[in-house]
This record gives sequence, structure tokens and C-alpha cells, in this order.
Amino acid sequence: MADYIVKGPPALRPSHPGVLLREEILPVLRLTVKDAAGKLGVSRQTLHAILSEKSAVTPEMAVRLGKLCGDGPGIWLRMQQAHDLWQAERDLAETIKKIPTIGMA
Amino acid sequence: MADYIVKGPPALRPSHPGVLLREEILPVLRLTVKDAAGKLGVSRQTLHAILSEKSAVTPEMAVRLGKLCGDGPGIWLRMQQAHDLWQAERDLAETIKKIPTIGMA
DNA sequence: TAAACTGTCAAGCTAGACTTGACACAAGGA
DNA sequence: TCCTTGTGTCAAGTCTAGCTTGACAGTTTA
Repeated sequence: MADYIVKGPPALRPSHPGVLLREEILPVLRLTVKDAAGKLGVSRQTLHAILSEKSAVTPEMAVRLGKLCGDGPGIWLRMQQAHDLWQAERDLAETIKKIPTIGMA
Repeated sequence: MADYIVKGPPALRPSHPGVLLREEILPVLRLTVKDAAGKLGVSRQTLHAILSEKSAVTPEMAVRLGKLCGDGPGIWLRMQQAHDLWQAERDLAETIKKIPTIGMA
């Protein structure tokens, strides 16, 4: 089986969706942080927290970004999920060893 | 384009991962709620909240379930995400109309 | 009958997303 | 030079939600 596809967390931390938004999307759309926040209907500080990778893209925020960018919420959710999963697997590395795997009969 | 695949939320609410766990997985694994909670390393009430669809499968819980069931965290995360997204799109239905779509140049 | 599992409630903790308000700093135009 | 605008950042406060322990009643089963 192709281990590199299905097993375990990626070796490198998947990038936070804030990076994509900050470095690719906003510059191309020619939007300032203030303007983007306004259009998204959130405070400037809230958007800034995402851009600086301090807070996560919630499902609701993904819907907002998806509408603004016109590409739907999918990519934002997937990026955040990959990031969260990587973190969770890292945090639970010890705990998980104690959980047995019960194979299906 | 195949609208039914890529656009908008599904018409029917995607089922909560607790349903799969309650109706398919636990019975097949012959695990009681108490035993499963013990093996997962969480309280019986916490697992019960998921089984009764009262709380979400967090990334950390997905990792735990993935280990116990031997199928990895993916399916649990995807089910929860689909469920969350459906809810978010529903909750923001009005809000989203006010967010403009800025096309890429 | 007694033990075990279950559903459920309550109290309390904690993390995190979000808000408004405020302040200092840098860049640009009148 | 002064003024405006955007920015980064801090603080306080609200709210949601996941998780814990403890407790109690109902049901099943040995």
C-alpha cells in the first residue's frame, strides 16, 4: 500500500490557510485587510488573527471566504482540517499508543 | 458542470458521525459505550454526547476513533466537516448574500 | 437480589473565536 | 508639514462548546 498517501501525518506541517489568504489571494484581489474584513462581515482584528495564523478558519469563516473568493468553502476547510489533524496527531502521539485497534470481525 | 457534485450544500443534512459509530461500528466491534470510552481514553459521557449527536467529533477525537477502529481519522473528520459545513451554510444563508464575489483578474 | 450498563442532569473548567475600543506607527496626499 | 488611512497589537469582555467528575434513576442480566 502507498504509505505516503494514506498513512500517518505528513512530515511537514500543512500550511495554515491564513498563508494562502495573505500571500496569494488578497494581493491578487487588490484588497486591504480592512476592506476584506468589511466585505466578509467580520472585524478587522478577526481577519488579522487568521492572516497571522493565530486563529483557525471556522466552518462559518470558510463559507464567507468561499463566497468572497468565488471558489467555495472547500479549499479553506480542507486546509484548516489538514492543519488541525497534523496538530492533533502530534499532541496525541503518546496517548494514541495506549488506544488498541479493534479489527472488524 | 455537474451541479449536484460541486455546488452548494447537499439538500439533506449529512449525517452526524455519531450515527455511524452508534449504529455500525460499536455493534460490530461488540463494544459497550463504557468499554469504548475506556479504550478511547475519554469519559463515558463524552462518548455518549457524540453518539447522541449532541457534540462534534473534534480532530483529537477523530484521531482516537481512527486508532480504535483501525481506519484512520479521515472518515470521522470528513463526516463531521460535511455536517458542520451544511450547518454553517444554513446559518449564514442571509449573511452570505451580502458578501460580494471578487473574481480573480 | 445484586451488579453492570445506560441515559441524563448539573457544576465547573478551559480553550478559542469574536467583538469593541484604544493606541502607536508608517506611508501617502493636500 | 499636517492629516488621513491602513496596519499591528493589546485588553477586556462575551459566548460557545468540549470535556471532566459526580450523582441518580431506570433497565437488563447473572
